[in-house]
Amino acid sequence: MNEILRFSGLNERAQHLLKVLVERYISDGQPVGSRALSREAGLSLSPATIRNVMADLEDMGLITAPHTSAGRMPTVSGYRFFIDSLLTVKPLQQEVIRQFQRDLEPLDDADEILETASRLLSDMTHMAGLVTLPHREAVTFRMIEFLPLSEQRILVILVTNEQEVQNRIIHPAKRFSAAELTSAANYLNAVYAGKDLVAIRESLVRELQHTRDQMNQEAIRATEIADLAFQGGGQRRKKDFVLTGEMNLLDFDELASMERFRSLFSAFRQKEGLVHLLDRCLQSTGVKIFIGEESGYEALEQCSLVTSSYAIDEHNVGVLGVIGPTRMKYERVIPLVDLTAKLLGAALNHKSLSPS
Amino acid sequence: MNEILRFSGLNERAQHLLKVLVERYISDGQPVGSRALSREAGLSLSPATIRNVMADLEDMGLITAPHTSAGRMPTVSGYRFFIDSLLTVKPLQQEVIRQFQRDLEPLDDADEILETASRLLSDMTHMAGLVTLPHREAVTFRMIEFLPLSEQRILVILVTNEQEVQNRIIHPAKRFSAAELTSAANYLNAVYAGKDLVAIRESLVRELQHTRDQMNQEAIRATEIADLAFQGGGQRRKKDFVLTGEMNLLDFDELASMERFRSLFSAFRQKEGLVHLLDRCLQSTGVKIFIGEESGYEALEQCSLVTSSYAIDEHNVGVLGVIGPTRMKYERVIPLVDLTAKLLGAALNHKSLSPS
DNA sequence: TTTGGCACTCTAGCTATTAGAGTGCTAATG
DNA sequence: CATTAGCACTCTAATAGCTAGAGTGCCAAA
Repeated sequence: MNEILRFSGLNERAQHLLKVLVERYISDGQPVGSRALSREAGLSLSPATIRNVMADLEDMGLITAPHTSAGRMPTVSGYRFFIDSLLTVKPLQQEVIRQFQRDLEPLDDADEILETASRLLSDMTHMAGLVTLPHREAVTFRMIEFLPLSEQRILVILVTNEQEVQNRIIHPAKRFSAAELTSAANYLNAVYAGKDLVAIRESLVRELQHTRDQMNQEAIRATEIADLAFQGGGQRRKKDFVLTGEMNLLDFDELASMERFRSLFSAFRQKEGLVHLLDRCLQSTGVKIFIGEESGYEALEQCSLVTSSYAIDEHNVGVLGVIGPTRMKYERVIPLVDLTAKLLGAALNHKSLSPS
Repeated sequence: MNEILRFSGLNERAQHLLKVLVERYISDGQPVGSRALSREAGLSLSPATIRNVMADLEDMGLITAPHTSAGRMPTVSGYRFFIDSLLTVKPLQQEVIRQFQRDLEPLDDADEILETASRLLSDMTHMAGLVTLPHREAVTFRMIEFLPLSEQRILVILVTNEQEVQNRIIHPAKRFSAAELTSAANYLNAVYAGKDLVAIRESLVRELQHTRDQMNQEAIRATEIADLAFQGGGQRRKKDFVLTGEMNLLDFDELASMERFRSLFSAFRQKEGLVHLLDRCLQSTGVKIFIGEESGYEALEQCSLVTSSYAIDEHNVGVLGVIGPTRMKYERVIPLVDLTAKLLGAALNHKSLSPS
């Protein structure tokens, strides 16, 4: 199971050669032959010797040749071992970090923050960036306001902890006077501040059905309208994640067959699978990587997914990451994803902790 | 200039043959030869005769052959003449119309309406749907509300005529009390209701600079905060149009070269050119079509653009349409675009005319 | 005016050939 | 015993040559 142990039989030299081979393949995209590796490795070994080592690596399933007379390229296991044990991550330049901060910190709106984080990822990596919306249980209620638009239509403004503002228009069956709306808002703001939306929703349903007769008139009216207001705002979501830079993927020729693109983009569109995959990262902290078929997701066959969860208030509430060709510069992508996750959490935290 | 006149020398038979040829080419995608055309046309003419006619059509620049021993395909002029003079538009089935109405009418939010219209277009045509946001001069102010989030941060809620709700958070330099905010909102709602955002913006700047000393304290404060509020909300736009179904274009093999896609999608991304092109349709009413290079837009070389403007309150305020391969079923696409434009206008109108 | 006939052209697809890259194996080497 | 040179072998990608078929243009006959 544990690759690091499983391949610990590999001696230094073989590991080093594997590392060089993977690096070379990542930068070239061509299978690497023994001659090239011998030149590149800086070990002054003849191609023949290299060939012996390569044969061993192939036996272990770390590299493979597309056909007899081609060089070798890493298998999924090869990438895995490379990433887990051989990779030396490049620290980011201070300037890049400052750039990210400059871009994320001044933003007020949660939507905008997520969007910007995703775009930073896709722009910096030239691949596709991905940020899931914060988990719904993590979204806590802060303030509600009702604005009558006409007699039948009321604009609901819902402010949540992470500075997101949701609008929706409701059509209550019964009339509500301006005074009633104000008092309902006051009531709700007092009772539910700080609770998460899912809990509020449940509580509303419960109250409407059961405890109704123990409540005063004001509370009943407030609950009625709140029921309408939270119905959509909390429940239905237009989208599950922000995806940017999909088109960057067009530039990688290993993905460049219409075939592959169609399935890739239809996967982006359908998104259930992707959401499920990302949710699996929500528990763990730190950068997590899925290589090719590891994701168990056919459409991502030639792709890798580098993810990290981000936290509000020290709770992981969402996942973000990058999708690109398996053959990507992990040593650069990993720290970028890591940084973005931290700064995104900070940006969202920052806002919700500001004096209120 | 006028193609209909220019090619009026064409006799009935030649026109009919052109029509059949274009139709056949649209459904097949293969150049059409004289033998096939002779079979298809139902005129019991021999291929040799057909060839003579085709030679004439070629001389007139209506059709062209990719090489000597291939059939002919329409040129841009050929498509133009076909669309302007030969096309018989299919009326839409009642069921389709009702479907569109069902999808568009229940929506409250302008953003959602535009999005849905675009998606209807792309889904029904299996091509890319496109809807520009309503022209800014057409967006009139209806109501503003200030909600203090913290001492430094105020949430601005801006409701416009077409039911769009804009949120933004401002950080005024000076403090505003809750009472001041309420009174400012009342003042602005009274003074500016019904004016368009651009005019309001100008008026605010003017007042701040010139007429300041003639205003009372309340108006000055209101103007100050409104200046902040309208600065972003009215001015900057995140996007200029809603684009859906781009990926549908992957299914057309005449567009299916990575080359072409890259340029096509980067055109979608950059959008200035596209916006300019669409703006040119804003004046005219009814369906307008750009075939291939007619758009004067390199990236759309193999594409056609079928557009129509949509109106709020009988003023054209935006443009919508479909982008797809030149070889598209115009007789179906045209009525769909037409219908969507009308229903979109109606949906937006409907809301803004509702009792307030 | 229409048509059959015919020579001509061009493409798409198939086959053959070849150069080059890379391999595995073996036997020689330090 | 690990390393290496040498060599036969394999496979691909690129090139050239060939052919069948589709379609044309033109001419002369109907």
